[in-house]
Amino acid sequence: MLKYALLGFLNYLSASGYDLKQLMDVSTSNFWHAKQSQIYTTLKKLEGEGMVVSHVEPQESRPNRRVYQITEAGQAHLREWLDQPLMVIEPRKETLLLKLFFSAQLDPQAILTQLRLQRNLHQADLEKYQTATRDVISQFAASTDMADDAQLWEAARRFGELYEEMFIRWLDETIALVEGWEA
Amino acid sequence: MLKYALLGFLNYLSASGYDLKQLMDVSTSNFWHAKQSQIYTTLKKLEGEGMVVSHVEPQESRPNRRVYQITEAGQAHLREWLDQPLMVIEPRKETLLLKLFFSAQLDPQAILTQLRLQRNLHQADLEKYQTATRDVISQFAASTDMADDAQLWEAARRFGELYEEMFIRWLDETIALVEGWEA
DNA sequence: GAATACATGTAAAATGTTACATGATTTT
DNA sequence: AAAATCATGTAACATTTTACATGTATTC
Repeated sequence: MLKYALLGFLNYLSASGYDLKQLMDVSTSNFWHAKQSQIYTTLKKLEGEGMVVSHVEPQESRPNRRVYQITEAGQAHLREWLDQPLMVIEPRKETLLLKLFFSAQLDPQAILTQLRLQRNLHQADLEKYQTATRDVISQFAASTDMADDAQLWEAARRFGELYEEMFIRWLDETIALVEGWEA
Repeated sequence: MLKYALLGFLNYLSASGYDLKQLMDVSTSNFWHAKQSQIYTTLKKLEGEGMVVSHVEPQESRPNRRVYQITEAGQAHLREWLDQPLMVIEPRKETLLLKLFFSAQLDPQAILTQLRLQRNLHQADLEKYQTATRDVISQFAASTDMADDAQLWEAARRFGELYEEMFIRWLDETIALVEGWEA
């Protein structure tokens, strides 16, 4: 799946593995992420499959950049994936839920500590979506004529916001439940 | 992480790999899942580490069952994991969002088809949490004295419900957005 | 002087998925 | 007669993470 993310970005612009990591961190990290090493290996694999081509750009006093460019085959491959509708719900993995599911034997205070810690983290994440991420997208929207793109990126940001609001609501409900056990 | 899920179940009862797969499918599938083959290999690995022991139960006219039992070391290992709070937010992967992010060049009708298809799937999932899953848990709660366990399982179910409500709300917002492009 | 950013990558390990294999019994 | 369930597992593959390796330039 990462390969489609990389092709998706390379369809807008040519970039190095390093650039692509930066791009993902500021844009898709809400719903897709990858480590630097996986990006490099996946790019190499994509080049072997003819989906991208690369050339080395020498730099003074910095390591050389290997810049990747999408090919026509790569564009067709991306397009095919985008056209084909997703017929399933992707199964989630939520470690916090797994822990909670088996935590009945724990001290209620220990459970509450964990839930409150997560609440802080999710609150910070929510605020990030509402401020920093929001600003990045609205600045982009104002500076280009890619109106449709910007609106879809805003929709993706909005997902992060709704998700965090939902998570915090669930944490508050669950914290209240466990607090009730102490009495 | 799967190993903790398996230890978590085996802490309640002894079970075969097959049993554990059934248990996960009806209880944790909302936030954790695994394939049969991975469960078998992980159980074997756990036995090698002394976390579980197994014995073969012969059956007539069915293949023998290999039943696993948690050891004291396994209980300690599980306990250690449960005690230690989760300090990060687990990064999500949502294929639908990734596709949408790169879909601006698509025909709006194609985007709408995909979003509406997903809406149907999420609606069905939501109803499952609100009826079938709900019933399983309330029956369990009524038939045992594990009140705390049942309440945490209900909290996990509730997460699934809230998640699907949120997802449907986001889909409705996004469908409305793309519908607006056609005019 | 230490840490971070820039920029690349390899190797090994862990995790997860798909396909294959077996064979009796029960349901459609 | 075909398909599904019960029950086990192996092998191959794909994906992802962690650790290692290098070296300059800038910022704290």
